[in-house]
Amino acid sequence: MTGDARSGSYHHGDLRRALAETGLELARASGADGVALREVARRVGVSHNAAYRHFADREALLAEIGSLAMERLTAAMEADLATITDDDPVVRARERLKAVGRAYVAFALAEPGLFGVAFSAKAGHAVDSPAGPPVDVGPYGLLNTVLDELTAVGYLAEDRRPGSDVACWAAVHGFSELCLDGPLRLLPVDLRDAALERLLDTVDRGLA
Amino acid sequence: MTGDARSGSYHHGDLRRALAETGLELARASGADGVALREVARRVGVSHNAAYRHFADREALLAEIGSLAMERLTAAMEADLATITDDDPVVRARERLKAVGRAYVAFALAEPGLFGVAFSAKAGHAVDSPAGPPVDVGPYGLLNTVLDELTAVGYLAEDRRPGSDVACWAAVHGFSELCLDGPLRLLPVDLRDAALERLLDTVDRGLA
DNA sequence: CCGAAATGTGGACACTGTCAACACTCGGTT
DNA sequence: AACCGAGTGTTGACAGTGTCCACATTTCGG
Repeated sequence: MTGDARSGSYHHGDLRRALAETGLELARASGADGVALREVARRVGVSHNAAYRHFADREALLAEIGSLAMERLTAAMEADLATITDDDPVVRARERLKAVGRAYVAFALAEPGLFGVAFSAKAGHAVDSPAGPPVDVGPYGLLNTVLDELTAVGYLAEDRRPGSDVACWAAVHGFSELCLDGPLRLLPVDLRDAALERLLDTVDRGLA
Repeated sequence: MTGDARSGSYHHGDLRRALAETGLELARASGADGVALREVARRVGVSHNAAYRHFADREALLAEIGSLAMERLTAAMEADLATITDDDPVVRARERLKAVGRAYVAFALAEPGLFGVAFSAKAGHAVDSPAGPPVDVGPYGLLNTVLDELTAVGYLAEDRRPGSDVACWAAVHGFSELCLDGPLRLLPVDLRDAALERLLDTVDRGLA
C-alpha cells in the first residue's frame, strides 16, 4: 500500500485515490447522479472543496471514476474470456467473440451504475484513428483481439475486418442500454437472455 | 388550437403543454441535464412550483418531454422510410430496414439532446410482452413493421423472426450512443458513416 | 350564488457545484 | 537549524436547484 491515509493528520496522504474510490462506491449504488462532490468528501472525512485540490471539477472526478469502472469491466470480460476452451480453432474464436459480448452485457446489467459512469463521462480514451493500430486496452482492446483471432482463423475475411469492431460493440452496447434505462428494462430475464443470444447469433452470422 | 395561453390572466390556459414544449426546447439545446424545472417555469412566464400542478416531479416532466421527442424521432423515421422506392420486393424490404436504421442514427446525431431525453427517462412505453402483438407505435413499431415485411417477402424466416427486432434495435441504438457520448464521439464523419454502413450490412446478413 | 376543486404564488428548506480567502504542513534552501 | 514557499485542507459565501407548505385566485358545478 503506497497510499495509506494517515488518520488524524492535517494532510490525508492519498486523497485523490480515496476520493475516486469512494466515488466509485457512490456510482455503484446510484449511478453518476449519485456522485456528489460534497457527499464523497463527507464520506472520506474531509471538507467539501478538498476535492478541488485533486480534480478540476465534478466532471474530472467522474472521469476518474469512469476509468476505474472501465478497468473493472475489462477484468470481468477477461475472466469470462478465459473460460472458453473449445478445441476447434474456428469454433473457439467464434465462442470467444460471443463470450466477450455476454460478459459486456452481464457487467452492464450487474453493475448499471458503474457501466453508466464508465461511458457517460468524457473519460475513456476516444477512438479517432482510421484503422492503424487499434486501441489494445480495455473492452475495445479485448474485442479487437478476438476479432483478429477470428480473421487469423479464417472465419472473418480480411477485407471485412474493418468496421466489424464497431458493429460488434454497438450491438452489445445498445442491448445493454436498452435493458438498463431503455424500453427493454421490463423484459423478463429469460426473454432477455434469449434476445441476447439471438443478437450474438445475428452478429456472428453477419460478420462473415 | 384548443389550448391558447390567455396572456395576462391568472390562469395560463394550457400550462401543461406549454411547460412540456419549452422543456423540449431546453432538452434540444442541452439535453436532460439542461431541463431545470425552475428555468422552464421562468421561460413560460410562470412562477416556479406552478409545474407541480401538472407534473408530479421533474422526472414526470422529463417523461412527457421524452414522449414528444419520441414522436419526433418516429416522424423522422417515417419520412426517411417513404423515400425507399425499389421495385424488387426483397431488395425493397431490405432497403427499408436499412433506411429505418439510418434514420434512427441520423436523428440521434442531429438531435442528441432529444434523443437522450427520449430514452433516459422512464418515459416511453416499455416492452414486456413475450411475443404477442408487438408494439406498433413509435420507432419500435416501425421496426416491427419493416421486419414483418421482411418475413412476408421471404427474406427472413418465420422461425428467425422473434428476437430480430431487438437485435436490430440494439445495433443502431448502441451505435448512436457510442457516437454521442461514447468512445466513438471523436470519429471523423466519413469513418463514422462507413462504420454505420458496415453495421447495417452485418445486421442485414446476420438476420437471414 | 356560493362553496369546492383546480390552478398559480411566495416563502422556506436542504442540497448541490464552485469561487475566494485563509490555515496548516512539509520539503528544500540558506 | 531557521525559514519560506508550494502543496494541501478548511471555512465561508453565493447562486442555483427540487420539493414541500401555506396561501391566493380563478373557475365551475350544484
